[in-house]
Parts: sequence; structure tokens; C-alpha cells
Amino acid sequence: MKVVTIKDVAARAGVSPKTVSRVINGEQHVRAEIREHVMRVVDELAYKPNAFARGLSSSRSFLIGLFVDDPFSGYAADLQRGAIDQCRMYSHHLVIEAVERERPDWLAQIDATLRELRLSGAILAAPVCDWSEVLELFESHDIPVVRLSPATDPGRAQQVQIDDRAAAREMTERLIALGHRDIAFVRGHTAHGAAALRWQGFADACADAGITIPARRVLQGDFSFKSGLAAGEAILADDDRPTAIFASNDKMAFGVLMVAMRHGIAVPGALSIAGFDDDEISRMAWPQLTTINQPNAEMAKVAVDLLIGNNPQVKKEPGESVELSYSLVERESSGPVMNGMA
Amino acid sequence: MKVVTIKDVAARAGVSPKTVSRVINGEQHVRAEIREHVMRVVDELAYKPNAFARGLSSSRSFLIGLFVDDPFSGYAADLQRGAIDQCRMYSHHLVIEAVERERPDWLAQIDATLRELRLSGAILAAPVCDWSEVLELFESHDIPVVRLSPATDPGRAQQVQIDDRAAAREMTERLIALGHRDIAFVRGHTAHGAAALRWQGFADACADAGITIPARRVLQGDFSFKSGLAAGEAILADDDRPTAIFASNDKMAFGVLMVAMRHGIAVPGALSIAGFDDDEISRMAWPQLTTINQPNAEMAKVAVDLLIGNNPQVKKEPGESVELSYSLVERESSGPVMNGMA
DNA sequence: CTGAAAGCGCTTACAG
DNA sequence: CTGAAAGCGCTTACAG
Repeated sequence: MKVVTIKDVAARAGVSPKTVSRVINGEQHVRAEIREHVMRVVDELAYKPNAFARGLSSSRSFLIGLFVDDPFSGYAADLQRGAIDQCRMYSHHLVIEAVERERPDWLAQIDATLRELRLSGAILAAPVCDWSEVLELFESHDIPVVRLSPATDPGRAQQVQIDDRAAAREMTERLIALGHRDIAFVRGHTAHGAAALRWQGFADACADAGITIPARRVLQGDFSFKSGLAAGEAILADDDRPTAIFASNDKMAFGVLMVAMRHGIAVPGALSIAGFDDDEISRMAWPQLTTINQPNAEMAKVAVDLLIGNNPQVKKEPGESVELSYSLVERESSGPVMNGMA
Repeated sequence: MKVVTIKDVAARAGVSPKTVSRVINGEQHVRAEIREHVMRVVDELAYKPNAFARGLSSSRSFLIGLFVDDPFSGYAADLQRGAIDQCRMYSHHLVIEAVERERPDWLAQIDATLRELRLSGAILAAPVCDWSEVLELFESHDIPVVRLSPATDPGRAQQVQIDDRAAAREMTERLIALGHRDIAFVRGHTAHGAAALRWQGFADACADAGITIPARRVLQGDFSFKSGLAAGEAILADDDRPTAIFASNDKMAFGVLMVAMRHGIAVPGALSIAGFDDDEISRMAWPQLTTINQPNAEMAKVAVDLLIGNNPQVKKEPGESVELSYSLVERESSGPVMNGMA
């Protein structure tokens, strides 16, 4: 297949390659009629600029990197979807990189990628965005970064997030409004900043309502289904049960729900369960899980906007932060506390 | 940060850039001591060749494209994981592209990507791999392709697959061996070739066992949880129930399981349920689902091997096909048929 | 507003 | 086995 280059377009349009370049890149200082004519020729020839030539001659690669801890997770899948869509909007492409922190050369791996690829920008998903070695690396390469839901070092780069703390607080308040006063909480992975924020939100709401949280009502999980199962077993083993359990993500909530079912505990009749994330799994549960909708795909979209939406030449203010709104999704796994139980 | 180029390495090593190039690319005809010396300098300077310069001057982009229908699915996530790992092994990078067939310009989108990116190779996941327009496009761009679990046009390109038909047959035989003779089947999305193969495997086993399949025992699903729910409702609505249900993927099997639970039907006591895929969800179910393990990540890995593992210059034989082995994973959702029920 | 020249950092094709 | 020259297809910096 004959490859169409900028010269072909220029020759056919009767202008210089530079003018074609200007038109393609939406630069100013091209007469309107020439611009239109060039664009017509571009379409006729189905010309697409070669990304490698562009990347070599300019410093822009038209490549956005998405760095995730676990590419296997639903979270990563959500982010990808949002980012891919938006990259396409701007004629960029998305390169996914797994950060394998368990490998001794994990940082060198990222470094190699950055040297090879000269990314136009990078999206650091949680919890990668909280690893300072990673941030330093990107800073040293001078690559614009957007952090997703960072928990440490606020203001170190642009960021996109929801207010995890407020969301967890709102969920807890809702449970309290339903009459629950004995609520267990399943904490998330300690490496994720969101885990701490969600816990704080829970604690805030309890404090406001004058509820003290006994230590035995707080379980440590790691955001996995399995850890939810373990937490459920621990909480529901004997008759000293809470009337509600708030797990800090849906996978764990789902695990808790499974344990409740095995024990024959009616949900929400005898036990309310709430999760966080609005993971696909929350709709596959029965009863479906009450949860917090976190717009992951949207967050990735916004991250791409921050990276390339505005003038890509202009450095953004570090610390620029976009906060997206969450929503409480009340489904069937939560309900009013039963008479005499409170 | 000062960028290290091939010239820097050449100057420091006291050789020409071309020699450095030879060393980097593992070409022959370099004296061993020079090779080692250059490699040492490369390490000292932490030199990484610029992917854009490479891509521009050679026809190789060091980029592998993964084309998926639904980047949101667990299937896509599995593939990504396998492909990313293996790409890194070969110093390549993975670019994920969503094929949005519902858009009128979907083919033009892919075409644009191919013109811009000059991929070294592409992995087409099911069912993208069965869309002939896509195959034609890659052929016209002369880009090596590996199809994953293709159902049509065998031999049109390299392919990696498991024997879906044999796997479904084996699962069905297992159910029959457990005493089941009244088995319902939930078919998958008609656009997926695997759906037809799994159905055939089921039919094969039934025919062998002398079991005829009444039309009312065959439900049409689309691989989604929701369609599993619908199929479950249809099958389990009245007392005329089969003793086992084989759904052609785990999400649907999970849906069927949920319906059984709501109806108070004991699994596997009164009803055996089997799925396919060994999806994460199959381990989150209770009872856990009996299923077929399909090594998705491994398939993507092998696809990368086919694309770049061997000599990348040499064209592969179209039709070269690698078949990976599956395994039947017997968990708790299936069991012997109850006395008097068969 | 438009263009000619030089260069990005590699590899290809050709010598020797 | 090693290297000098040319070129990949764009953009940058400079003129006019």
C-alpha cells in the first residue's frame, strides 16, 4: 500500500509541506481558503501524519501512558475505557503500562519506557500515584502527570478525584438515618490512599452521631473479594452481630454478603450491607448492593483532558485539581434496622 | 534531563553509530569484545533507543496493537495482562484500541490508527477477529495479525485458540457421568464464534449419550450476566426443571445461579450448574462454579510470541495455529443427580 | 500569511 | 567485521 506523506498532500494542494503541517496541527496564520483546500486534499488522500516522524521532530509523542498497579482489575478496565475514548478524540493513543512493584527493577522498567516513548503525558492510577519514586521519575523526565485519587503529597501534580471521605461519610449517615447504630467497617488496602479516606468518612459520621466504634467492629481487608469473605466470617461468626456492615469497596461487600447468605442471615432484613465503587459486581449480587458510584471512566477522561485538552505546550499549574461528583446508589442490600434490634 | 543518543554512546565507546545500532539490535557481525564494550557503555549511560527514530527509519514500530470489542470486559483485561507482560519481554509496547462497531466510521478509525502508528503486529480478540472488513484492512496495510479464538475463515491469519468444542463436550460428558440426562443449555452471543462451538460440543456429547435436546431446554443468551438471569428465569419458572444447566460462560452461569437461589432451589442438590471461562466471578459465586479454564492471558502471550518472538522480518505462514489446552475445573455448583430425579 | 533549510535519532543500502 | 552517506516524514527556527 502506497504511503501518503505530507509531501504528496503539499504537491497536490500546491503549497509547501510546512503549510500542510500548519493546517494539520490547527495552527494559526493560514488563509481560510488555503486551509479548506488543504483539508480537502487531506481527506481525498486519506492522509494521516506518521506518528513517528511527528514524535521525532517535535517533542510530542501523541502517546498517553496509563500506569496501573493491577491491569487485571475492573478499576483499570474502567480507566482504560475512559482514557481510550478521549485519546481518540484528540488523535492520541493510549499505552498501558503495568507497574510491577514486586520486581526489583520495577523503576528501571518505567524509566526505560519513558526514555523510549517520550510520552506526551501520563495518568497515574491509584495507588501508583502515591509512590514518590514514580513521581520523581516523571518529574525528572519532565513529563506532565495527572494523578488519580492521590492520597499523599497533595499539589505535587495535577489530580482528578472524588471526595472519598465525604462519600463514605454520606453512606454512613444514610445507614444511621435508617436506624443503624451498630455498624461494622471493613477497611481497604493500606497502600491505597482512598482506603484511609473512606475510613475517615465513616469515623466522621459516627462521631457526629455520637456513636463510638468498638475495635471489634473494624476489620482490615485489602479490597479483595477474599478479604471480604474473611471479614464477613470474623464479623458474623457469633451472635454478637452489628446491624449493618459498610465495606470500603464492592468486592469486599460482596464477600460479606456471601458469608451472610451461608449463615442464613437475611439481607437486608437482619443485616444491611453497603459497598463502595459501583463495581459491576454490585449489580450481580443478590440482593444488589447499595454503594457509592465512583465515575472511574469519567475520571480517566478528565485526566486526558487535563493532559492534552488545553494547549499542550503550556505547562499546567501543578496542584490543579478536578473533583468529580459521586453519588450514593441505594439498592436492596440496605434497609431500616429491625424493631428491637437497634 | 539530557537525552542520551546513539551518537553519545558511539563517541564514548569509540565506534560508529552503526556499530552501536548493530549491538542494540542483536545483529551479527560485531566482534565479541566490541559488542561487550558497547553494551557496557550503553548500561553506563542508561541509553535507550528512541522509539520514534527507530520507527521512522525502519518500518518497525515496536508497537503491538490489541484490538478488542469491549475494553471493559474481564476477557479484555486478561488479554491485556498477558500481552503487556510479553511485550515488555521483547521491548515492545502495547497499544489498546477499542473497535467501536456501532459507530459509522468505525473502520476509518482503525484505518487512521494503522496509518499513524505502523504497528509491528496486531492481536485481534474475539469477536473482532471474525469481522472480515477488519481482516481486509490489516491485510491491505500488510500488518501481521494473530486472531484469538476465531470462528470463521480458518487459515486466514495466524491464530491462537483452545478447542472450545471439545471443552464443552467434556463438560457435558461430565454432567452426564454424574447422572444428568435432562440438561438445559444457555447459548452465547451469536456474534462470537466460540458460542457456536460450545453449543456444538454440548450437542455432540448429548448425541453420543443418546440424549435428545428438547427446544425448550435451549436458551439464547448473549454472554452477559443479565441474559443469564433471563435464561434462569425462563428455565426455572415452573416445576418442569432440568437437573442441570450448562451456560456457555460464567457470567450467565452466575445469573442462572442467582435465580436458583431466589427460587430456593438447592445447588447442586436439586440443580447442577456449570459455566465456561473460569472468570473471576466463578470463584466469587456460592457455591463456586464448575467451569472450564480458558487461559486468556496465556493466549495473548502466545500471540505476542507469534508476532515478534521469532524473527520479526520473516513472514509467518498464514494459518499457523496454536492450540492451548483448557481444563475442566470442578467446583461446588455441580454434583450427582438426586435419587429419583433422573 | 507562506516557505526553504536544517535537523530530530535512528536504520537502510552500499562500500570496503 | 566496520563505517560514511543518505533518508525515513515530519517540525522547528528563521526569513521574508
